[in-house]
Amino acid sequence: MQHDAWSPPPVLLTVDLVILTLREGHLHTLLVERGEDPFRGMSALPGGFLNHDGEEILDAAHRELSEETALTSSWVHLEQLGVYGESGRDPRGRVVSVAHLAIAPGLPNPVAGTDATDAAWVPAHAVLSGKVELAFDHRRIATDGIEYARTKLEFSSLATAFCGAEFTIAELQQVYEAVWGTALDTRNFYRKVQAAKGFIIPVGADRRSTGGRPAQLYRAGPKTVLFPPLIRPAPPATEEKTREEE
Amino acid sequence: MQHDAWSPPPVLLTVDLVILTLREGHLHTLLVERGEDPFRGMSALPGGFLNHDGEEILDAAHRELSEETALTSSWVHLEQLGVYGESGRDPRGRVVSVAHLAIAPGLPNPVAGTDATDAAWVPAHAVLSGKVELAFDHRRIATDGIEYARTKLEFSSLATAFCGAEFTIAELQQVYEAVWGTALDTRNFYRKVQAAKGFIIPVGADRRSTGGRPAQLYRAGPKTVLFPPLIRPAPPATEEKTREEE
DNA sequence: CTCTTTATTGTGCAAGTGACAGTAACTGAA
DNA sequence: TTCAGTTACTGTCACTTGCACAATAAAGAG
Repeated sequence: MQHDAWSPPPVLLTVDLVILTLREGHLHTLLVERGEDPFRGMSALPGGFLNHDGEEILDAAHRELSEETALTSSWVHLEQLGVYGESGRDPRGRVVSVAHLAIAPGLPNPVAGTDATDAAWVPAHAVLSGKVELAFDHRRIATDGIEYARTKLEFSSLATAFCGAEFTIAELQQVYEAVWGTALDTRNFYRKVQAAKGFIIPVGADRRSTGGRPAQLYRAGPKTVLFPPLIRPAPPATEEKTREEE
Repeated sequence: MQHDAWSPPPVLLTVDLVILTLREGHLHTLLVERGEDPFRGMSALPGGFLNHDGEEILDAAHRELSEETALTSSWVHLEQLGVYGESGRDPRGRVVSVAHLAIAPGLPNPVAGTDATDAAWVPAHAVLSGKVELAFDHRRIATDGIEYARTKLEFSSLATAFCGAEFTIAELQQVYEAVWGTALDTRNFYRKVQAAKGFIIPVGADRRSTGGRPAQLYRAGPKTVLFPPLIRPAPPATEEKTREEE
C-alpha cells in the first residue's frame, strides 16, 4: 500500500545501563553527570550510541560498562532489560534505547567516561524515591531495572553476581536483604539456599576473623534457575484491605 | 574521543509479533508467508517497519496486529518481549526488531496483510520442533515468546487473555493444559484458582448446554500477579539424574 | 577457662500440595 | 416420570513445605 519511494524511518540506537552493586550493605546504582548537551549537567544512566553500524548491542553494553567502571568485564552479569523508544523521550530525534541490567560485586570507584563529566554511586532508594532527578526517561528505566532485579533474585541465582568468586552464606543473605530491603531469618535462609541444589557449592573453610566461628565458603553453582525459589516476603500489609464481595 | 564529524549509525526498527491463541484445544501461533524479497515465500512472524518517524513502537505493534488479524484491538494482551538486533540477522542491513507477545481468545481466520501473501495459524509444536522453517531469527523469537508465555502463566493472570470476557473454570483449565502441554487435575485446579484472590470473580450462571450441569461464569479479576502461583508440573523426569556429591 | 561473637543445626506447628472419589445439576430419551 | 448420560463442583487424607523460634558449635579475647 506504500509507494515504491517509501522507505522505513531510521532511528538512532542507544544502550543504557542500570549498574547495581552493594556498598556498605546498601544497594547502589551508578549515575553519571551528563557532559553533552541534551540535559547537560543532569544525572543520567551510563550509556551511549552504537559505535558503528556493525556493533552488536550486547557488545556496546559491555563497552559502555568498561568505559564507566574500568571493569575486567568478567565477573559481571549483563542482561537485556527492554526497549524504551517513546517518540518524545529524546530531544535529538527518534532515539531508541535498549536498557540493560548489570550486576557486579563491590565495584571500585567509577571513572568519568566519554560523555560524562562525573560518575558516582547513588543509593537505590534515592532514585526510587525521586530524590535525584534523572535525564530522559532514565528514572523509569532505573526503577524497572531495580524491580526486575528484585524479582529475579527470587527465581534465579542472580544474587551470586553481587558477591565475589567465593562467599559465605551470611554474605549472600546480606545481598538479599539489601536488594529487597527486608530482614530475613538466618536459619531459614541457610536451609533454603542449601535446599536449592546447584545454587551454591562449598569449597573450604575461611576465617573472616570477625571474632566468631569461621564461615564455610561457597561458590556459585551451575544452576541458574532456583528451585525451590526464595520467595520475597510480602511488605508489611499496607492497604491490604481485600473486600469481601456481596 | 570521537571527532566532531562522527554521528551515530542509524538503524531500521521493525516490530515482530508472536501471536498466540487456542484453536481446537491446542496452542497456535500466527505465521505469514513473506511476499517481499528477503526470504520471499518463506514463513515468518507478522511484523514490519515503523510507518513514520513518530510512530510509537507499541502502536506499531497494534497496527501490525490488526492488519493481520482484523481484530478490534481490545481484548488483546500485547506486551514487549525483547530486542533482537544481531548485526547479521537481516540481509537488508542493520535491522533491529522489537519482539512482542500478543494473546487473544479464539481469533478469527487471519487475512493477508500488507507484506504477506498468506497468513495461517500454525500449531506451536510445529514451530518449536522446527517442522516449519522461519525467516530471519524468527524461530528463536517464537520459541522465546512461547516459553515466556508458559512461564508467565504460572505467576500472572495472563491465562484469562486466552478466554473471552466471561469464561468457566473448565475453559481456563484448558488454557493451561494447552499452553503447558500437560494434563491437570480438575479438583486441584479449582481449588488453586479460587485460592488466588483477585484472579477470577464470579458473575452469573450459564447453560453451556453441553449436556451437563451449567457452569459458573467468571471474569478476570483485578489482580495481575497470582499468589499463590500455579506452579507448572515438571515434565516426566527425563535425565533428572542429580548426582550426589562425595 | 569464660565470655563474646558469629556460624550452623533442630524442632514444632500451620499451611499448602497432590492423589483420589463422591455429589450436584442439568439434558434427553424411554 | 424416571433413569442414564454428561458436565460441574466439593471433600478427604497423607504428605511435604513453610515459617517462627532456640539451642549448639567453633572460633578469638581477656
